[in-house]
Amino acid sequence: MARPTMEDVAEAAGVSRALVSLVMRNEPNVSAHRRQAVLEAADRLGYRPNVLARNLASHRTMTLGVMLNDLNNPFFAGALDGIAERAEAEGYQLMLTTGGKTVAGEAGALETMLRFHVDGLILVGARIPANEIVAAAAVSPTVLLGRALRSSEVDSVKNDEGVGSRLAVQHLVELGHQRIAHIDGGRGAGAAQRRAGYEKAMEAAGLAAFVEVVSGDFSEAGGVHGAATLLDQEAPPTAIFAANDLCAVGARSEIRRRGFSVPEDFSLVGYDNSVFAELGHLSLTSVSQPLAEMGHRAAELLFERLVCGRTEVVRHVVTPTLAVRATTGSPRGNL
Amino acid sequence: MARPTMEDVAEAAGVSRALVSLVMRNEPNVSAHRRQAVLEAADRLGYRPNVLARNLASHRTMTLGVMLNDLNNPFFAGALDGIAERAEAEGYQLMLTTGGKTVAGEAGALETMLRFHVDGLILVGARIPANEIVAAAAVSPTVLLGRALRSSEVDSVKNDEGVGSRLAVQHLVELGHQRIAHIDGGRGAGAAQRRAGYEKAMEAAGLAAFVEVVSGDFSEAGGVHGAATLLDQEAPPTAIFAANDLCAVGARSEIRRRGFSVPEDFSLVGYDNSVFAELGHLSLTSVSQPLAEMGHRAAELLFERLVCGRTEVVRHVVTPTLAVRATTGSPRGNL
DNA sequence: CATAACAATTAGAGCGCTCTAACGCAATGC
DNA sequence: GCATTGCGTTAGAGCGCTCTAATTGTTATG
Repeated sequence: MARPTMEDVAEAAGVSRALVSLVMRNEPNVSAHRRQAVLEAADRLGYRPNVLARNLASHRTMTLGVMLNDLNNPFFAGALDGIAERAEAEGYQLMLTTGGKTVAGEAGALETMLRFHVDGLILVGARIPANEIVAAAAVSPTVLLGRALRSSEVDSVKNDEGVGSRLAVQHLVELGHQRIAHIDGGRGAGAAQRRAGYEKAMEAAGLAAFVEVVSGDFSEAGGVHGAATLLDQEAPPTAIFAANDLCAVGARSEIRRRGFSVPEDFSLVGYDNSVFAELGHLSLTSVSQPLAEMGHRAAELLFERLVCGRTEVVRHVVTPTLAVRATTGSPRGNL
Repeated sequence: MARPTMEDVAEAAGVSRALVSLVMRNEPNVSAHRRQAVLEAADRLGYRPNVLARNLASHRTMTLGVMLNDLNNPFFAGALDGIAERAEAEGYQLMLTTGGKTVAGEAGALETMLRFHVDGLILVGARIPANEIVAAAAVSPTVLLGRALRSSEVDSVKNDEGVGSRLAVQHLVELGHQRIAHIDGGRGAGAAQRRAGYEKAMEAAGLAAFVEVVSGDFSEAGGVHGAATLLDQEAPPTAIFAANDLCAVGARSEIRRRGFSVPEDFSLVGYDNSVFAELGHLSLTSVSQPLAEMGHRAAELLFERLVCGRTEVVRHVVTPTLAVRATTGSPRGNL
């Protein structure tokens, strides 16, 4: 288990350690035959550069720290794909940590990454307090994904929740709906803005009188509960805009449990266009965030600071689209 | 951005660097007042230990490398929870990498972790060739999760696919099914064993004549295709056992598309008991692997080698159970 | 032919930490 | 009184690498 070091390779190749270092870093000014000799020796010995030592000496880790607050949420996996692609192109590694859905867990994960002296930080859907984020950003370039800090100097990438909500509402309005209710996402990231966007869009459509919000959260149970509340009413809505896909799935279950069908009796729109929405027989109409692109942009923002030395704050807002599927249709008139 | 070092803390606290080191490592033989002085100085300066330097000097990283081959598959997220819990209890960090669903990506991820000199490796659902796994295991203690290497000396934790398949078949047999077909998982991890288990269970139930396997894979599309093949037959099966949940979801879509219903016309069983299976309105009967426990065990095996110095190989097999939900019922007699 | 210019190579000083060995100093024993 | 013990502390040598500056060898230039 004693791993060969650069010194060993140098000796085996009959050159100095510095020359081996040059070869390993792919520096240009090395003669072809020496380069080959070094590579051969390294291969023969099974040499593997020690990233720790390299980083200690070079003050860079070539690693980005990515914190995901919930691995089970497809939102994060999608964003990660974009980040990974961009990072790989720049030759950076990723170190992933997860907050385990708790704020304390997130703080711990953040601390871990800072101790590893990662070159930059991408916090996806982070729920920790703003001051902790600012503190981290003061030490290491940081980009927030799916959240923004308006009061502080931290880069961010998020989608325009207002537009997303408007797309959902407009789509339903165009289909002829008026009684469009919203099951909100409680304290989830972006939930408040989705709700505000819904209310604004309803007003813009002249439907202020039909605004109706029931409380839920970003889970299936939240959707079940929200739908139950709505269906218990004397004059239930004809369409439901749920805070996210999981919530919509819950709402659909409840609708079906009561013997109604979608979209004949109720139209249903979700948010996130996650893997759930796409599942063939669910086929949920959903607001789609360009996750991969967002991840891409987040990594890009980091590199702008790391490589180009940008210092001014950038708050990037992307525009969601609507993926129309099988859960929306014209209202039946009345129930 | 110039981070304070241990030297700075030592100076600020009026002690030697070695003493600061002792305090940071929570070593016992330090007087209370000095310890406090050091902690205060560290806090005041915003000192954060440099894990890189620590690891270089101590030859340990206190970090486990975990490779997941697909973040989108809930199977992995579940296993990770178990790993994370155990690792945290031992004071170890996790470094996650993802193979991006490709073998080449897995190899790259593995190499990355080895260069970081992680203390141990857990490969979840790895698809890379056995010799590369053996090579990694020779350098760093390694545990395979969801796969086993019978020919080589590598620890592993996996579920008994044979039992899983048998549970599925027996359940269907008890409901009265005879024509039970299997949509297999192609080259996915464990697919071959699930298939073999299915065949064996069918024979054991005296249904050897009804054994029928159509090719699919661990995806929705595979399920759609497999179900289409089965339903096109003159005498279609009355029950379908799919290689995994996603595959089952695809099969269900196809069944529904053709105007049949589940479980009235066809019973359907999945595998993995993933988040898809639980979704209220899907409610898929599925073979359930104790994911968290498996992750737990995997981490445990690593610590046994790391801490206790175990050297003999352990191949741990856990027993799956069947989560019976709404997609299985008695056959209708005939179609 | 001496000299400048350049490419290829290397010596050596760290990077921030851990860890061994040794040190000072009090309490203890004879 | 002097050796013994043990705790609290520290000096100093690395860990495996990068990077600057110096050195060597080679070719073009006046």
